[in-house]
Amino acid sequence: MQLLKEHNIKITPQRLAIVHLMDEYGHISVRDIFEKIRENFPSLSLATVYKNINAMMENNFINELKIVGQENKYELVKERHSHLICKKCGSIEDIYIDTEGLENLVSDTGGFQIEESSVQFLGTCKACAAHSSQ
Amino acid sequence: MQLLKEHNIKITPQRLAIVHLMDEYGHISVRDIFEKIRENFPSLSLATVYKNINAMMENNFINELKIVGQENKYELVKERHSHLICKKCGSIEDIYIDTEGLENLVSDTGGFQIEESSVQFLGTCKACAAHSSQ
DNA sequence: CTGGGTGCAAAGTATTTGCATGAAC
DNA sequence: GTTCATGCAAATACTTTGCACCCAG
Repeated sequence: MQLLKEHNIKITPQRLAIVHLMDEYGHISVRDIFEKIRENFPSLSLATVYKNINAMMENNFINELKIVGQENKYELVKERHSHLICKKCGSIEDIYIDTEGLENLVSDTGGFQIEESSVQFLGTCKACAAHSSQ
Repeated sequence: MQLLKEHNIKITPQRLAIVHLMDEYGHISVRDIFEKIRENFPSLSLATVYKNINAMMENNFINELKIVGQENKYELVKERHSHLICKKCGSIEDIYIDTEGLENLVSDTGGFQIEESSVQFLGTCKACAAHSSQ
């Protein structure tokens, strides 16, 4: 709520619901946002979800996460981090590792000026690894 | 052509054209593949492009690249590499840097088993930086 | 010859847009 | 009261599917 104000976004129940879901789930798709909010708020329209997500992205308030084999996910903007994505269960986990070394490597090489980076690790999460080794 | 055979994909003019375009452009979208091939081969259908791209992905012959703010792009599978993506002109450049250090960092942390990683750097390419500083 | 590929049209899914109404400030 | 958000329906974009026909091996 405070967050929305700070980003000059008018507060509506729909928007609060979206933000709360993102906070709760960390990473969530448009479809899931729509369905979950609808449970308690049946008048919500899909168009509203799309419009708000786009508005929030323009205000740099949320990020879009594109992941191979999954729907786009959205997350609240926070400190820089990378993602661990489980190919078995689809879970997405934030991980805070230092990617500066890599970025310096790139800067040293060519004339490319890095502004941001997207680092995703695909593999098997702890829980799925535990299951399959049984 | 040799490549297609090795991946057990039947050779057709449509497929050869797709592979040649990927080789020429490095990273290309479905729409661009369709339009460029159509110039010399007007009977090509979009459905064929989609079917072939899906078949080639299943055969691990090409990769899908999802990039924020761009259509999906496809590239021939080759050695592991990362991508430099220019936010100004949209260009995509391959870069060969060692990401093993990062992966080890992750492995040491939790129980996540990495199989592959996707590293994208977003920023300004050499050419665009040169323009804007004039 | 035979299986798989192609092109077309239709269906399915995802996303955007216009507009009248309604809510936020 | 004004501005902007919402919900609906329609439009657009993207992707897949079924099927008759055709070509590569």
